[in-house]
Amino acid sequence: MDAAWEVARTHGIGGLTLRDVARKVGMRPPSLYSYFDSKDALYDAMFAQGCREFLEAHASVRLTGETVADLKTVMRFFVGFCTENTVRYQLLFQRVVPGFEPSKESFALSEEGLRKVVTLLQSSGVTDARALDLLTAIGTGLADQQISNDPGGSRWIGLTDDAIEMFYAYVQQHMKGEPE
Amino acid sequence: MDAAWEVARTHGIGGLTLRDVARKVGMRPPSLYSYFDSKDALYDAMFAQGCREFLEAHASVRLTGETVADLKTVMRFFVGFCTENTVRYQLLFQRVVPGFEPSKESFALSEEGLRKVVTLLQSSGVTDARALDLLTAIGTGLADQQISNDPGGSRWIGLTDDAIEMFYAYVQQHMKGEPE
DNA sequence: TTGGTTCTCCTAACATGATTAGGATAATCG
DNA sequence: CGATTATCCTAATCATGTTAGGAGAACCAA
Repeated sequence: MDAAWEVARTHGIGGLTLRDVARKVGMRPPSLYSYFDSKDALYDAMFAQGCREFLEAHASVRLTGETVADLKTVMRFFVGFCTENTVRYQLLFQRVVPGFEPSKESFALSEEGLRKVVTLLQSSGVTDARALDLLTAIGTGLADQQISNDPGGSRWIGLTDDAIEMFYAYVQQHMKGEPE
Repeated sequence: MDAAWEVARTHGIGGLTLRDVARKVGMRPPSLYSYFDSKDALYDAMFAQGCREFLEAHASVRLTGETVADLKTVMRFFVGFCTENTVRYQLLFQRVVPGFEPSKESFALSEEGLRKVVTLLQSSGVTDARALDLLTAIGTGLADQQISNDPGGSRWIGLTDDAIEMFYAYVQQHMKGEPE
């Protein structure tokens, strides 16, 4: 798996090749089939691993009870997680690999991650469904723009706090979430 | 090109195959090389065509001079353009095709499109650079979530106006753009 | 020790898809 | 009409995913 991630980091997640992975671990391509049923199974394992990393990272997010601060924390966590590993972001959050669909086990993991974030946001004080959708859009938008147009930089990451304040001010007035 | 778009619509932009395109136009795969130097050249032609469609659609956007209404118009245009054709969106705005990089001519077209949108936004009254970045993040976020999580629906499209009002209220107070 | 089982990896071969080489047929044009 | 050009084809090559089947080492029970 480490070799696979490394190859993906070099050639892009879509440019991952069993030949390259095999070479990196000192084997021939067919030998990899002892470990993964197919290339998609390898993608699936990587997907699941990424989800677990997400769940793990999520577990260390600490909320204070102060809505705006907590929302900033959650958002920084999310955008940070996305941008710290482009390849993983593409695999987890974009449909970059042509035929790949995560298995139901992996999909369950990803759903769990999503649920956890939503729970965090709700704990932070955002309960309205439309407000949550708006917030997820802002989060993916920031991450997406950061990765696409300023990889390695902080042009959009640096807007996270502004985005939260903008969001909170509006939601408090116009959407009936229950901000504390 | 029509055949290529049709195949892409069916199998996804990454699942596009010269075999399928050839079959659709009643030819053998090698014959396509009379028209495109390579598969990437075909992608590039599609990319350029998508950019031209964007420029064309952009040209019919009419502003009124009222900031919020104009911002809504521009944003609806953008999100609508993105979501009305998923395949085109992936090709133009996401890095879905493994090795594909647009040629400099096509890239110039896409840059022109971007410039036009920025100009529209500036005409609408948003001039601060950070505000513009925030707005592009919101736009891509809405489009991305809509396509990824509710394709064909309107769960995020329906948040466009809210997003603009949220954005405008904040920018007016906290970012030194010159809203009229 | 020995014979079988399992684990791990290999070579050979195949299918698909992009691409190149080179030729045949038909249209066009002086 | 003869030459040129346009258009499309077949045959073959290369890269990659994948399957079939086997060799050798490790391990384990009698």
